[in-house]
Amino acid sequence: MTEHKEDSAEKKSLNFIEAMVEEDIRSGKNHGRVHTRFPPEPNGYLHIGHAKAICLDFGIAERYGGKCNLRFDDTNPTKEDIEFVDSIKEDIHWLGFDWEDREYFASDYFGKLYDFATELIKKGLAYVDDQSSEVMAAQKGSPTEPGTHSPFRERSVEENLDLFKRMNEGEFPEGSRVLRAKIDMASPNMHMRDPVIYRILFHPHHRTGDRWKVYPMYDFAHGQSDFFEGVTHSLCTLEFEVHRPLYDWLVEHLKENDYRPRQTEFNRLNLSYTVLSKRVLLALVNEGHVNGWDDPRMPTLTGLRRRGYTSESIRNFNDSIGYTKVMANNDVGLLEYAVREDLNKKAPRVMAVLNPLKLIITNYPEDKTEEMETINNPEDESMGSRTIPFSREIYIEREDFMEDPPKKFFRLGPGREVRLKSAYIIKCEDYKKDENGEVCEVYCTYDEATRSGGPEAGRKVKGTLHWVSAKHAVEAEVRLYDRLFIDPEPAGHKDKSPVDFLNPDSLKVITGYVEPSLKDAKALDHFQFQRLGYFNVDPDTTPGKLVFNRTVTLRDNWSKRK
RNA sequence: UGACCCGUGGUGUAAUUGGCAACACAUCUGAUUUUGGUUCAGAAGAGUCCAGGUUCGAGCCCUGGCGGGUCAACCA
Repeated sequence: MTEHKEDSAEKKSLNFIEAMVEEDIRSGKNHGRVHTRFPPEPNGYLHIGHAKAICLDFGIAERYGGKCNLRFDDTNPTKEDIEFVDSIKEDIHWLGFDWEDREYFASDYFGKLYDFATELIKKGLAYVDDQSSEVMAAQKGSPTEPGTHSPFRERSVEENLDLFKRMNEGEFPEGSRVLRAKIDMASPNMHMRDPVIYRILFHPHHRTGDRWKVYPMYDFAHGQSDFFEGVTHSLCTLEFEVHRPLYDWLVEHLKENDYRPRQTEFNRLNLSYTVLSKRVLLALVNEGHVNGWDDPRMPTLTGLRRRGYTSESIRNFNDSIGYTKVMANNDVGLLEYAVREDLNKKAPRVMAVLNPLKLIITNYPEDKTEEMETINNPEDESMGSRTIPFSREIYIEREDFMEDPPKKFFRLGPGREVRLKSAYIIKCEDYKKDENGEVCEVYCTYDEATRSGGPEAGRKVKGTLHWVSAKHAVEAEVRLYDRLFIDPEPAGHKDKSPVDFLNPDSLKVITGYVEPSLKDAKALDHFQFQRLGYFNVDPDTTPGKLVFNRTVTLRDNWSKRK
């Protein structure tokens, strides 16, 4: 069985990146080395889209006996902060990946990058431009029209060298001058039209302080950093495809032998009912639509973790959606499937009633309490069993009783029988309504012989209900989360903002009753509230107050039918 | 009216040298079940964007269309 599974796993076809890597190994490119990197900018929290890249970068290295570096792409001090460095590292570790001692920063290479820029100037391949960004933009032309040369394009090497040095000495104000690569103002690729490679910035850098006054642009840092680190496969998302000629142009002028990194692009993650743009995520936090970056409704890794998603489920999800060059729209249902599949194996089953209705077993002794044995997880016997207290007064779910039930309703109603999970079969004899006409108490009788494990335990009844003993139950705050957006593509509307599609019911806070064994549950512990869904313990939990988050509901074929 | 990239069930992927279009999710049946969960068995759903061409044979190769995406930040 296991052997068969491994067989089919090995036969799993390769994605285009794996195929390329295998071909590179076969042909001996870069001496058969495989070295990748994950290059986040420390300007925000990682989200599930980053997880897709992390799984690829670290996964490829793992699979082919290579290494994967963590490199912070910190070339823009105005946007970056050390705060994010720590959260990014925590999230990668949580996902289960490790960069060992290979933690780098693009800012480590500022010196080398500066020297390389100087080399380009000496070769006549870079020049200082004194024009404003507006003027340069106008000269750049358009995708269909070639650009025109800057009047500063033919400055002498000496003047360029002098100017660039003085730019870095803080002699010129921000925005007054840039260094540009001299490539081709008529190139059909806009990125090759003398791209800016250095700009002046006086904002202190979170690592290098005020040592530098000029900072390299992304294009002038990324490929070179790959080169300095010996990266062989530089994997990034599709929108960088048009940058590749520039990446290659720079590497060509940097290479010393036949080693060279190669950029390959894959499709970015798009998830239905979700927004992954950093700008929008920031707005959600700043405008108070969510309670911070770790709000369980956020697609950030810290939010998903708090929501109860396991790292395994996120990795499995990434495995299942694959890596291609197609603009894909992934169904968030697949992510929900992944977490259910994982938690089904791992989460202990417990009793919790979220919308309580009191049920009194009229023929059960008033002062009696029985300890009912119940299994912790039917999917995994090694998780053992525990006992839960049973008594005359219990809570059941309000939805599990109907005064006038339809035929297909398997639960409780007048005269109907139902099993209380791990306890007895009971029969509804009567019920009481309050002044508003709402059912407030249900009266049942129980059949002692039907106790779980008892002589008539095998008797079949249609429904099985979960329950908690009223006097033993523990109160808990339960946060019922739902999708943050009601639209499948909240960012896909030209004239509307994603905020217009926020789900007003994405969070409902209620008080429920849970079985007493949950009193000592620890933050982030996962449980299945039987028949309701998967829940985990929120870190807001204090010794006196339990707080649970709903990770995801169980699959539900009953409510779909309605 | 540019360059580059991409078009396979509802969605996401697969089809290795050109050889019966496969898998997962979703959907729908049925069985099992002390969770309307899980598990198991099964069904329906594409003929591969279109039109040509090469070939005994094309999702795959060629040509031409059509559709979608990316690119004109001193962001990454």
